Parts: sequence; C-alpha cells; structure tokens
Amino acid sequence: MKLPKSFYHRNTLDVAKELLGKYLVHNIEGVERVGKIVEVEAYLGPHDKAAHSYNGRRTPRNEVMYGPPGYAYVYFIYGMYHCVNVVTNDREKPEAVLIRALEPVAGIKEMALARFGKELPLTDREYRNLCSGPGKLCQALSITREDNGLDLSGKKLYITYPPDERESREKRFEIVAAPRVGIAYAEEAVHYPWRFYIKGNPFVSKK
DNA sequence: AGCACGATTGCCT
DNA sequence: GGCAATCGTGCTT
Repeated sequence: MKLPKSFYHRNTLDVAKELLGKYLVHNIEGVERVGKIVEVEAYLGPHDKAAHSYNGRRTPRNEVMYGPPGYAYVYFIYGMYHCVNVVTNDREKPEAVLIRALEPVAGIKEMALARFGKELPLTDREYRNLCSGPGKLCQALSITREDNGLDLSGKKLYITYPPDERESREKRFEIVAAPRVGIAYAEEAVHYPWRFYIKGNPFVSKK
C-alpha cells in the first residue's frame, strides 16, 4: 500500500523519522527492486546552510523542491553518483528528505548486476554494501536524473508501507538521531541532528 | 566562457 | 587514514 500524499505534507523532521521502515520501490520494465529505508537525512530549506535551497536558492536543478510534497528530487553529484530525495511539507517550502540507505528486500539479482556487474550469490560484504549509502542505493536501484520529479504515488518509483501491518503500526526499532554526513561547509548547521537511522541495522552507511 | 566544488565512493598506503 | 575519480551546476568574469 502506497503512502498517501498527506504523509509527505507534514513537518519534514516527522516525515524523515517516519520514512524509516517504509519500502522504496523502483519498477523497471515490470521488475521491482525494493529496499527498506533504514537511514535518512532532513534538509530544511532556506535557513539550513546544508540544503540546496539555502537562502532561497532556486535553480533548474532543485526546482522540484519548490513543488508539491510527495515527489522525487534526484540530483547528480561528484561527476558520477546520484542521490534521491523525497520532497516534503508545503508547496513553496523547499524541504526534502535524502534517502541514505536501504536494506535490500527484492530484485536483489538486478541490484547486484547494477552495482557490481555480477550474478548472485554476493559475498556478505557485497550484500551489506549493496545499498548502504545514497550513491550506492541509486546505483543498485538504477535511479537517475530521468527519475527526477516523479510522483512517489505513481507506478515507476514509489514508497509503500511494509507488507506486515503490525510492523508499520508498532515501533519495532529504535531511531538514532545524529549529525548529517558530508556537509562540513555548512557552518552552524554542521551539528544539527537531522540524520536518522534504525539503531543496530547492518545496512546503515558508515560503520 | 571559465572555474571551483560537491548531501560520495572505492582504492591505496 | 588519505586521496583520486569525474562532470554538472552555480557563480563569477
């Protein structure tokens, strides 16, 4: 069951935390690649020095952040990687949540081909490395700028509740809040605890 | 038109 | 732990 638009149309920090445990799905020619979201980061618009929309910056790249919530903001970084975000809160409030890591759920054969160019089985190390970072998960799910602006309640790229109802209703994990990664330039925002991940999950990025 | 750099990753010492 | 890879983007000239 896909998340309703109202899920995204709320306070971005709440959306970020509640995205943990949900399933991100990319459907490529009928084959679904699925991962459970285990790590995210919130970017809070004009007053967040780490955000692409800091100080109201609005360009062709980040235009999607200024649109309605519940859409994908995908950008290209370091000349070789992509990162995928969920646009949140109100229209015209340029806020988003970066998906930083997934626990592989389905379509793992296709993920392995996209990431490592090899067939299953993977080593334990490769398996843990499949989606344990924002660039890695985009490579594994073949998410590119072609996916920028997609409706996350659509058919191509979407987010669902986990299939086990109880899992979504109960809290079966603890959430850790920590400083965000890779934003050393962001001055006072460097220490904001807006990175959230599932405590103890082996697929979270870093060690 | 030119240029510095990035919401990263993986390889090397 | 250090650092190269690699190029689109945003800002300056």
